[in-house]
Amino acid sequence: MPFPLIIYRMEILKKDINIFDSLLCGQTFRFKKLDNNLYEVFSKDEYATIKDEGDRYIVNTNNEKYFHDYFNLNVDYSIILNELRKDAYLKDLIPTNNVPLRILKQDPFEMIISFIVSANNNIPRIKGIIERICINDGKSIGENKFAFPEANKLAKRDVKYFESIGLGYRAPYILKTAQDIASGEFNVNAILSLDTESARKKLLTLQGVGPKVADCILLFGYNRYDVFPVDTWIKKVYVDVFNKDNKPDQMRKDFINRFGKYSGIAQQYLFFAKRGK
DNA sequence: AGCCAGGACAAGT
DNA sequence: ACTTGTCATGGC
Repeated sequence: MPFPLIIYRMEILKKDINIFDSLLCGQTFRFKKLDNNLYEVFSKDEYATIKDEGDRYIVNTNNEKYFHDYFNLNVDYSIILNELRKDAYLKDLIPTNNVPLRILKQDPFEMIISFIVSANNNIPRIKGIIERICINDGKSIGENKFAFPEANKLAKRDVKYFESIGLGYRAPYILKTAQDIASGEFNVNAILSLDTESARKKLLTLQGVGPKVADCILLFGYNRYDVFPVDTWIKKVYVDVFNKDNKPDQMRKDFINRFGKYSGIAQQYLFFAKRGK
């Protein structure tokens, strides 16, 4: 058989995570709403459907372990959220007793490519581009379902190809970064052992990765919570929170100084509240 | 029609 | 080190 027949049925309680909002808050682009109470989600070369059943979700997948990890269920959010609720501005945004947004645990390479695509771009278009990347170069993981491609697959393409799928001026960035990673010149796994500041510096050497994209990669791909991606929405939030304008890097420092080691999680609540669904 | 999007880059101070 | 202009595409 081409595809595994064994499908696991996981139950995840809503008190532990708001899965739909966690998908919608801009950290992943590979999901689709199939129905009011049914979503599908892709990550790396894995696939799952998530159904809302009242007080819980039913997750169907052939890789239970992967998605338990993906939804980050082993991290205790009650401690984190209690800490963040002490902040006067955040306390109104964070539900008092349940349903946390969680930072998903995603694949570093997938995050690097995805957030280069995201630069100066809008979410619906980002989703379309990433879908085309997967359809054209990802291995088949089911009927009309495709994995996120390996670096060496993307490295064999050329700039013209990436332009043809809508990447615009980002086309050479994607190619160069895929090639650097495929050749081993940039080691994605070496980031794991670095402290956050060193990791950030290293990521900034990649073409198409600037301060904001590096922070997204660190937060969503490496689960470093002590970063704070500053995008156009967060710039608006800054004015609300601090009652003044500022430069992006100063905003980042001010936010981290305020929210501490869980800044990245605070950022998700702020981003989601400002941008909406 | 025109502004904007989960900004980065290179050239010029 | 910091500022500015430019970048391709399409969603709204």
